[in-house]
Amino acid sequence: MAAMSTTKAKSDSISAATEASRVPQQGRSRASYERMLTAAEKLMVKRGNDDFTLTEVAKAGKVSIGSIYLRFDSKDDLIRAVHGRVLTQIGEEQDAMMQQIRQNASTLDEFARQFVEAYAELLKRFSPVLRPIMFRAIYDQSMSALGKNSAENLVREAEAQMMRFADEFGRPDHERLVGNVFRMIYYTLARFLGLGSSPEAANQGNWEELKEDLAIMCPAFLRAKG
Amino acid sequence: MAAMSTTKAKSDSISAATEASRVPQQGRSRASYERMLTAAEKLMVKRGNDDFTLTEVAKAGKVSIGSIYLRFDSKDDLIRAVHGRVLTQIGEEQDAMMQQIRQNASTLDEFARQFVEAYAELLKRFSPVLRPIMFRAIYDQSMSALGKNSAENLVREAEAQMMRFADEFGRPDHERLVGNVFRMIYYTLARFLGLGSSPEAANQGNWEELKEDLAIMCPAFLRAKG
Amino acid sequence: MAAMSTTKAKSDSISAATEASRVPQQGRSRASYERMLTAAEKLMVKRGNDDFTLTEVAKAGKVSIGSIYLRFDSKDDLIRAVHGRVLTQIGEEQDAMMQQIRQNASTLDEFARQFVEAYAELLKRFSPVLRPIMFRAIYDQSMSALGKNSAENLVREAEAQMMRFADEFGRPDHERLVGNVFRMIYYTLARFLGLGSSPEAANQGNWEELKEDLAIMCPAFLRAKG
Amino acid sequence: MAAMSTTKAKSDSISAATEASRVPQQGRSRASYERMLTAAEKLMVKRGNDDFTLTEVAKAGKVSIGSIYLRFDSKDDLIRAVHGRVLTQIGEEQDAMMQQIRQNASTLDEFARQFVEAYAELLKRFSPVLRPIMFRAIYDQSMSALGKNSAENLVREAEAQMMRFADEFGRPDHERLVGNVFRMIYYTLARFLGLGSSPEAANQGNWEELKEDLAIMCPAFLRAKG
DNA sequence: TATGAATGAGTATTCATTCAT
DNA sequence: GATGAATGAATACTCATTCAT
Repeated sequence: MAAMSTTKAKSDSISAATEASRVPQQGRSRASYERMLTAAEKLMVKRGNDDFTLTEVAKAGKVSIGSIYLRFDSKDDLIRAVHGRVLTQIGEEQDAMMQQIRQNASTLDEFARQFVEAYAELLKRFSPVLRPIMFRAIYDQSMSALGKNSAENLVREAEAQMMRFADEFGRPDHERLVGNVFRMIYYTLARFLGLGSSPEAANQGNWEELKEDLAIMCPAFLRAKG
Repeated sequence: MAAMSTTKAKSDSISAATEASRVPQQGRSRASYERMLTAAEKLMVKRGNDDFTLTEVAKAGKVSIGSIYLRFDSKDDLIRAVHGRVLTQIGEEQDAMMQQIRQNASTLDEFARQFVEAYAELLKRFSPVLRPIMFRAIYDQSMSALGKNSAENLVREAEAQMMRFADEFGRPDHERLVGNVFRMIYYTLARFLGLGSSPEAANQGNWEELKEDLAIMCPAFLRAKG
Repeated sequence: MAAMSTTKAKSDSISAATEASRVPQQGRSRASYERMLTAAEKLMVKRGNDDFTLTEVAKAGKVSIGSIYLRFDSKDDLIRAVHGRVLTQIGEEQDAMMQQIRQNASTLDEFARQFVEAYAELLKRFSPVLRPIMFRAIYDQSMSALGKNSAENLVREAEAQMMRFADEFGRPDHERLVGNVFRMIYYTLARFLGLGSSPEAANQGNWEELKEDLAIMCPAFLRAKG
Repeated sequence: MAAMSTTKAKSDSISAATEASRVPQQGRSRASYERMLTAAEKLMVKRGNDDFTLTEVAKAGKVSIGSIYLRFDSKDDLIRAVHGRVLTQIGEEQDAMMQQIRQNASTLDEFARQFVEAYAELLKRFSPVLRPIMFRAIYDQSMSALGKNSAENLVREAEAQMMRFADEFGRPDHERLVGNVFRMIYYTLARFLGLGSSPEAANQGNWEELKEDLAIMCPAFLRAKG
């Protein structure tokens, strides 16, 4: 009935995780290293949480348990490494996504629509992997605490984009406005997708309508006089 | 490293939980029953999840392990009973809250401000207990699946309140609008408070400002022409 | 996975059991005493062994656990009392049976046929109750160790009956012959009925044929010259 | 006070048991595997049933509890493996025994005498181990249900031997005759040795005389005209 | 006498981590 | 480096027995 790990969850972060794991550069070693991560990730997705055994990882990844401990100090470290890898991947996609949007959106409404749509689908696509990660709440944490984390980049970039239309905003303290509207969008989408909750809890209501409404809410809020 | 229970989480509900526990009516028995629940609840709050042992509950509640099993069929049942007790309490407060608001708010903006403020504070107040509950995702589930659950009442009541101002809405399909705006508010608040995430993840940004902005977002969204 | 009791099986006997239980003579008390025994007996038969809880006995017999401990020093004592009651009943039927046979059988072959048939059916009739008793092996023990036990009477009586035809015996040491032939009959029947074994193990082969063959074996053996 | 296992005794068989255990082939591993089985067997013999704890096995076998679970899926599996090992050993001895007898016995009387003597002593020798096995009733079950089981071989072989003298039989349906006489012999011996009963119950009467009488009974019964 | 709530020692099983090879 | 067998602490759950009322 452990919620996190049996070992008390140390205040972990991506960087710590990265340091903890000894990433081999060599070909063969590298390959088995990847197999561990992939096996662990698959198990996480399948289970929806961290509830897998290292024996399972070893078997699925065709690695020995000893090998795992050669790369990672603990099961926690392995999990963190998986998180890191996933988040990096998401970060890259987010970057590409924002670049797309930057070029295509010339009005606040257009930006909102495109951003919500693209981000929503990105989150949805990653939701199976994100769920177990959120379950462990690393994402949020890294999202703000880690400057190097690309999730942070998204926030900055999205906010920067919105700032282009700052003259349309209905109230002062623009930083706050974009910060909060981003939260509203992200939190609503994340929650809807059941990230951090059990799968069953997710998807109540209509996904397409929700996206549409968030896209409408965004400029409406930013322009609101208060 | 179990995320939920070792036993597959049966489709549980508050009512089931209540039935599963054998609540004694007598004084002495009743007292020890309460001590169990309270001890378990405290442990849940302290840990932020279900990760406590029955031995801990027994010790903290000054009850024997056997006594726990006299009232509950399993650890899961105990947890569900705790959830039930908390949710009942929350439900009552929510009802009282909505009654207050119904009487005081005469405009959409007033309603939004009062509702967001009151609901936000209510969630915040209960957030330490709600976190472990959300972790188990019962809340969300019951929120929609159980008609008798008062969480459901809140949604209905809040939506009904907003409907009073439906003529101000900027778009048709009012049901959808109020449903989604409620989601935006609830999800944003819940996420902000770290419900369903680890405690550390919570409280990023400015709480007071977030509440204010949600109160502004609500009518702005509802009135938006799209 | 306890085979006997959790408490090491003391060398128990019917008499000990009888002493251990405090049989009330009064009406009301007596009634609840009987209910205990009956409930326990039913559970034993249903389970095929001693694997029932006192709570079950209490519930089934509409007695309180405390009441049970008022009559018996332990669960073991209760079990022994049940055994005693059953064995007494069997003993009475055995006596009646032997009396019947004594009057009807005038030849060794007739005696053998009648005795085997009657005894076999008696054992079969009681086999559901005897199984859990045999499982605990009190029967055998009492059968030889306790003079007052009526099971012992059966042996004596059966042997006495056979002795009437001692002049037909093929070998000397008649005591031994009748003792052993009785064993062969009883052991074979008991085993066949699965007494002391699991129910599944029983009834392999043909019951009617077995009885017939035992009836033939008996005089054949006694008359055999060796 | 469980008579068998707490878990309902699944319809187990020797082969299933063998499959369930993961027998290591390597030296060191093999050694600890043997220690487990031997420790468990000793405890079974000492207790007369399955009522031992895995902690006891671990301590006695100088193995860790985890190691046991590395080889066996459950305590039940361990028990079955012990049974399997014993029954295999018995089977081999039985085969050798029958081979001996086949060569030496040229008359029905000779066969009976030799068979009873040899089989009785074999059962006696194994009685301490057989008792707990019988207690679980696997023996009997496998004896008929499992063709591959060597216990079955014994029955077939013994019956085949007796069939050699079928022309001396006093009645038709020779299959039935040899089947039943085998039962009489086996059941009587088994019961005498207290197999399936408690140790205390055993050995009432004179072992040597019983063997002798069974040896006489056998041909007498087979030749009996009925 | 009678009750039945309370007790807590006892047991099978899991799994992260270690370490001999 | 690599392996995977071995370890044992930890944990949910049972049930005979006690004892306050």
